[in-house]
Amino acid sequence: MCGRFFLVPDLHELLALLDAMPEGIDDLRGPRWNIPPTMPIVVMRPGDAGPRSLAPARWGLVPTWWRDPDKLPSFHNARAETAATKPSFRGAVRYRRVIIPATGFYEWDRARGRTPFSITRSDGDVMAFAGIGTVYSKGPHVLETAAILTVDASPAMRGTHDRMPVILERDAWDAWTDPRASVDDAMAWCTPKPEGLDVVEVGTGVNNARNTDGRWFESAIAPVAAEDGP
DNA sequence: CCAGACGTTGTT
DNA sequence: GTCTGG
DNA sequence: CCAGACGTTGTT
DNA sequence: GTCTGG
Repeated sequence: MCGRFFLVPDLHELLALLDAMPEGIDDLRGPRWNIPPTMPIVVMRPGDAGPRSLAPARWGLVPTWWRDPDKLPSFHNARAETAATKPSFRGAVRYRRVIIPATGFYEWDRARGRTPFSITRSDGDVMAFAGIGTVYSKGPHVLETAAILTVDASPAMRGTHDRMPVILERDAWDAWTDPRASVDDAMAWCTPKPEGLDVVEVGTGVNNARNTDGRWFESAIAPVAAEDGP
């Protein structure tokens, strides 16, 4: 679940939407219609710039003990039910809970030949995935990394998939990323968003991560608009 | 003790 | 089938 | 997540 | 690094 997402706003817009400050980013072009694992993303968490610092990261958590910096793993999801006890994730759960902003994410119906769907918030607000992160440091290179937590899908989403990312409401953002919160409390906040999501079929152009222009939304937003001749 | 794994998704 | 690249 | 490669020799 | 399996 949640192996591809999109983020429309540029840095300036995103900082305003999140009420955040930049840390180590001076440019983020939007829109980014097709973000796959291992690619650069941004995470929000307490930092040098304030309680909601927005920093660059790699999507695909790298455990701090990982040996080979030339072959990094891609742990792009972590199960919320078990992350707190897994050797690869528990340090991140305890010390580095982050928020990954998105406009929405994609899912595929494999029973229909990998038909893609987009999932967005019905209220149009920015989507805040609950994530966990590490700072992977090997030699001269320092890399912030992150994974998105998943839970069983809400009944409303079960027709789309059996798992879904944890989506935090705005009033939970700061509590989630506060390292003083207990792990028990934090994991109790990992519940499926029960409603308020729009699922829309989009074009198969999204399937190939090299396609980044978002044209697959044309058919979704304005379907069958081609018959308007004079 | 040392060696080896350490993760998710989906599909069969 | 499995790994890499996007 | 999906798409696409998956190999060697030698030469440029 | 830390846990599990042998």
